[in-house]
This record gives sequence, C-alpha cells and structure tokens, in this order.
Amino acid sequence: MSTRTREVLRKIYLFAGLEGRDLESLDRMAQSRSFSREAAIFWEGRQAQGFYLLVEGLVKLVKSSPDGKEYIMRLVTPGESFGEAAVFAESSYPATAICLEDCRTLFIPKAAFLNLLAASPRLAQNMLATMSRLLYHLTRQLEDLSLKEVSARLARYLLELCRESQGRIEAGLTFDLPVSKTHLAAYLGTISETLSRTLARFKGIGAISEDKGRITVNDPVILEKIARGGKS
Amino acid sequence: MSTRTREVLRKIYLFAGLEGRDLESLDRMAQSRSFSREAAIFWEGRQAQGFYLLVEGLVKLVKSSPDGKEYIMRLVTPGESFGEAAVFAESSYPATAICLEDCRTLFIPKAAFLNLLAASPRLAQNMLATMSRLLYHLTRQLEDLSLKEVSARLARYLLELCRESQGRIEAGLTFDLPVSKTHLAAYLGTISETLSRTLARFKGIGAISEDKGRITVNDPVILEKIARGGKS
DNA sequence: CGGCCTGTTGATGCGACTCAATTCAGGTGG
DNA sequence: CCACCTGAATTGAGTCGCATCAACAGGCCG
Repeated sequence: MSTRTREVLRKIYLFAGLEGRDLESLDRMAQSRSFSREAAIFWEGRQAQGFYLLVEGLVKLVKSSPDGKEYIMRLVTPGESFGEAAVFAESSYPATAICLEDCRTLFIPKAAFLNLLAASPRLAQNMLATMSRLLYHLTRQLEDLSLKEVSARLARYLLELCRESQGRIEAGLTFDLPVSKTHLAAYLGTISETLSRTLARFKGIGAISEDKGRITVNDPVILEKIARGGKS
Repeated sequence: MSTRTREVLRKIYLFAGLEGRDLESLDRMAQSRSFSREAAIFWEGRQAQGFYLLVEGLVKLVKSSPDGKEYIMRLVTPGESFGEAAVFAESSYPATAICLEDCRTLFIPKAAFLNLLAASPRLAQNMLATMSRLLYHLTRQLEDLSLKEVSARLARYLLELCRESQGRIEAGLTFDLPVSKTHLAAYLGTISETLSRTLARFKGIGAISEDKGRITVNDPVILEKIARGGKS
C-alpha cells in the first residue's frame, strides 16, 4: 500500500524532482480518498484542512450562482492538485469540487505539508510554479470572459484541445471532447443552447465537422482568426 | 540610500516577518526604478527578468483586445508586488503594467530572488500566501464576470471599497473612488456609459448618493442584495 | 476663448440568455 | 427485439442586458 502510494506520488507534477526523503514524508502524510461520480469533494467556503491530488478520474471546480447557473473554473485531470490556494491563505476553499467520474484522490493535510515545505526548497519552488500556472490560466479566462465573445472562446478552446491531444494544430486532425457539451458550455461561461448554436455555425462555415461528439478541425486558420477576434 | 531602501522593504507585505539577513539580501538585489504617469512598466508577453514592488503610486494591470477595449485585471497599491507569476513559471508577463500616477518601484531580479527563496522558507511561505490571495481575487472576478451582471459587480465593489477604506459597512459612510470612472468601468468589465447609468440607477433607488466622485452609502442592505443577486 | 478630457444621457442594434418544443441516444424492462 | 423512459442535444421564437454610436454638459488648461 505504501509503495503503491509512492508510485502514484512520482506521477504528480507538483512533486517532480523531489528527493526520496521528501517523497517518504509525503507518502506518510497522504490519505487515500475515493469518491463516486457526482460526489462533492469539498464545498466552496468550507474551511480547508488540506488539499487534494487527483490520481484517477475527472474533477470540476465550480462556482454557482443563487439562481442555479454554474461556472466551471477549472477541470482537474490526473496528476494535478487542487484546493492548494486555501492552504496558504489561511482560508476556505474558493470553489466547490465535484467528481465528473469516479475518482481516486490523495488528501494532503495542511499542517504536515507546511512543515515539509519549510524543509524542502524544491517542493516550495514546485508549488510556486504550479500556482503561477494557475494564475496564468485564470488570467486567460478573465481576458476571454471580459473581452471576447462566445465564438472566440470556443475557437480558442478547440485549438488548444487539438494541440494538447494531438501535439499540433493541423487541418484534418480529430479528437474527442473531454466532457459533455453541457459541461463545456459551463466551462466557456455560457449555456448549452448557445454552445450548440455556435458549433453549428462553425460547421456551417466549414471550420470543423463533428461525428458523435468527435470533432475534426477542417480549417484551423479560420478558427485562429475567430479566436483572435475582439468583441463585436 | 541603502538604509532608505531597507525602510521601504519593511513595508512590503511580501517581506513581513523576515530576518535581517534576508532583508539585507533583498536590499542588495533590489533596483529602484521610477516611472511617470501613463508609462508602461512592462508589456504582456515580454520575457520576465524579475518582478516589481510598488513603493509609491498606482499601477493597473491590463489585458487589451485587438479592437482597443481594455480590461483591468488588478489595481496595484503601494506595498504590493506584481509580475511575480512570470518569475516562477519560466514565462512571460501575463498582462501589461501601466502607471496611473507617477510611480516608484523596486525591481527584484529573478535569479537572485530564486536563490534567496531557496534559503528562506519564510519568504517562500509569504510568496505562496501572496499568490494564494491573488488566486482568490481572480477567482472572484471570474465568478463575477461569468455569473453576475454589471449592477451586482458594482454593488459588491462599492461595499468592499467601503469596508476597506472605512473599516466597516454602514449607512452614511462616505469615501472616494480610487480611480476615474472610466478606469473603474474597465475594472468591472464594462464601459463608462454603462457604469454611469448603473450608478444613476443606484442613486435613483436611494442606495447611494454622490458628490463630485465622493460616494456615500445610504442603504447597504439594498446594495448587498443587489451584489448577491444572480444574473437576470 | 477654444480645445480637450471626463462624464452623462439618449437612441439603436446585437449577442446571448430564457423558455419551450422536438429530436436523439443510451439504458431498462417487458 | 422492441417499447419505454430519461437526460442530453438541438432548434426556434422572444426578450433583455449591455455595447455601440452620437450628442452634449462640465471642468481644466493653454
């Protein structure tokens, strides 16, 4: 069990390049926690006792409004951590974490982690890099939401997804959407109806085609132009 | 000169609680840089050689769209740092920094700072706390932009400004807007015309009153209700 | 006085959300 | 194997918030 956790820890980006001694400490403090689909891992506003590493599954971090709409701030994939910010700001979780699939996680208790952090400069450096990337990500979303319209956000998303999954952007490449269209809409800051219409428009101009949720990029140039385009 | 910089360093939140030895290192590496109103401190996308501490003045961090609109991601006040994320992610500045007033800053070169960071757990911890607070701030803005309408964002902003400047929220409290209304609009993700109309509506229902840019909160309860209200 | 910048107010148009109806796909049970 | 149910996805019509365009008022300065 301990050695299995150890194997898992090696695959966490946050722990890249750590010494064996540090990994041992992490191994000792990590608590394995599993959740089934639809379960909430933590709720926005709850006091944080630690943060999580996702080993297997898919997690959404969401904000929801009083009238039931929700915005997906981030989709967490295996190897990533979430809920970190709450640990360092002496504060509560800024969003709610919900499993989109059955999930295996490791819970890292705050106090023990802070101790280790003080003793491991490399870990601190990794943590800062991780949070910096998060800041970038959020910055980008803010830019999109404030300055771009839905079509630009969708175009950018499709292009990034293409690069991530296929390694490059090129006409004819094809890939699956990682989440349902309803979720994707919430992630793009819109609703499923609008997403549906926008996708239909992309198909209409020949930018993409779709077969059962599988997307093919036909004209990356047009997509890039749409992604660039400012509001209006 | 050195001892004056030293005094300045003590007032930077990021350096709270540091030992004299660490402050000396920072003192040695910090470079004083001044900018006049409207000057750009750095541009989005430029490779980062380090980050900045604002000693005096006011700085806006902005994203701008191809068609000229701009969104103010953050307003930086004295004692705060900015441009940190670029240092840890081996990357470029995520936004452009422009002075709204004449500014005095300290520039902290990346390499020297990373060295010090590895030797000072307390500094690393402070840095993590700082970035966590930033994440919170951005998270909140994302929530606002995606789920709330302009009136809710404005109401929340006014209430927070009241608490910050007056220490509490209460009918009759009065305070100045820290920036022009055009800038405030860009900060709230809208344009000056809409801000103007929304303020007018707030005055109309007796929530606030205004005298030459000086705001008086008349009915915090209504403001809180508006701030809470979801979209539509 | 005349330019300039900021802020206000009005009229109009567009994007996107809402509501509602329909289709489609997947899973279940008879 | 087909009928049925359920949730997701699509499509249409109507509405609303807000950006846009335009005109105008007030303050500041050369």
